[in-house]
Amino acid sequence: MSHPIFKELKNKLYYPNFNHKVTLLGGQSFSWDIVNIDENMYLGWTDKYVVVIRVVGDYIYWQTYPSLNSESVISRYFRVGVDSVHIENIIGEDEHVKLAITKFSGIKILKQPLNLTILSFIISANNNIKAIRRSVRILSNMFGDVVDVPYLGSVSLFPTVEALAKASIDDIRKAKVGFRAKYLKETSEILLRSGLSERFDVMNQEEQLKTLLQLPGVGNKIADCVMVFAGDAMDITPMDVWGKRILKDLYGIPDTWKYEQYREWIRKQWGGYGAYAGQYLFEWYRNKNRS
DNA sequence: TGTCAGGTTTCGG
DNA sequence: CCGAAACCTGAC
Repeated sequence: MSHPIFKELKNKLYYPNFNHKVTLLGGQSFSWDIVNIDENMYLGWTDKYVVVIRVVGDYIYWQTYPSLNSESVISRYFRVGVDSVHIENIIGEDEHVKLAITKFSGIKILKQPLNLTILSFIISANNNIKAIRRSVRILSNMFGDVVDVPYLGSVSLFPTVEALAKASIDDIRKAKVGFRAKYLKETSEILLRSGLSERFDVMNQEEQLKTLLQLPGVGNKIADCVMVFAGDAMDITPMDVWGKRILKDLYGIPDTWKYEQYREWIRKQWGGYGAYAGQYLFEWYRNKNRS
């Protein structure tokens, strides 16, 4: 079975040990959908590009649109060069994490565009994945630039901060974001004005945190999500209700700690790779309780 | 109908 | 500083 879109994916990336389903459709990104043509094919977007990938064995076949073959974009997004097997070995010294890894090996942490990540996680506040994904898609269709993709038709990118800063709160509300609408607009205005995304990667973690916490709709947990999923903070586990549940049930940590106490404990527990440990534990624990 | 979901802001002590 | 309450929305 072959489809003409396969030959569009001219580029090949060695990307072993990739749990694409959990990585692309789990809680770290809301930008991907499975393409019906093939269960290992996904369509997603960065800030300026639509990305189509197909996972075959240890390789990803990929293409970017409208600008083709944007290799640097892909390398950055998938963090080529990060040795996830090495990381799994280190955090696997923790027996709970080790068990989680046996079930869900190959979870990667993507490096998503800053503005898109901040705005997506503002939507995530007190919300669930299904609803977040829906809101993101409505916003894209309303305010995002449109890209034509061969065989797949028109795809809308996530809106730029410029577009959202210009939009009215009432219009943004149409994306079912509720009370978060004004945060999206205000934060977009600040991001547009400050140009934070140009400077973010050269700031240290302390500066990043301080800056993110000044954005409306961004508290500790969302700031941590941004530093992990858009920045390079491998040592942080964003602490939400599931995180507290896990730390309480598995490690006997009280659920009454201050956010800063969790940050400190995490840093010591997982050897600087709390971001990855968290991804495994979350996925494992949520599925465990489901069945 | 009430509760809850991968939080943040606002307000009262 | 610190603990509560309110907050859009849709699914049990």
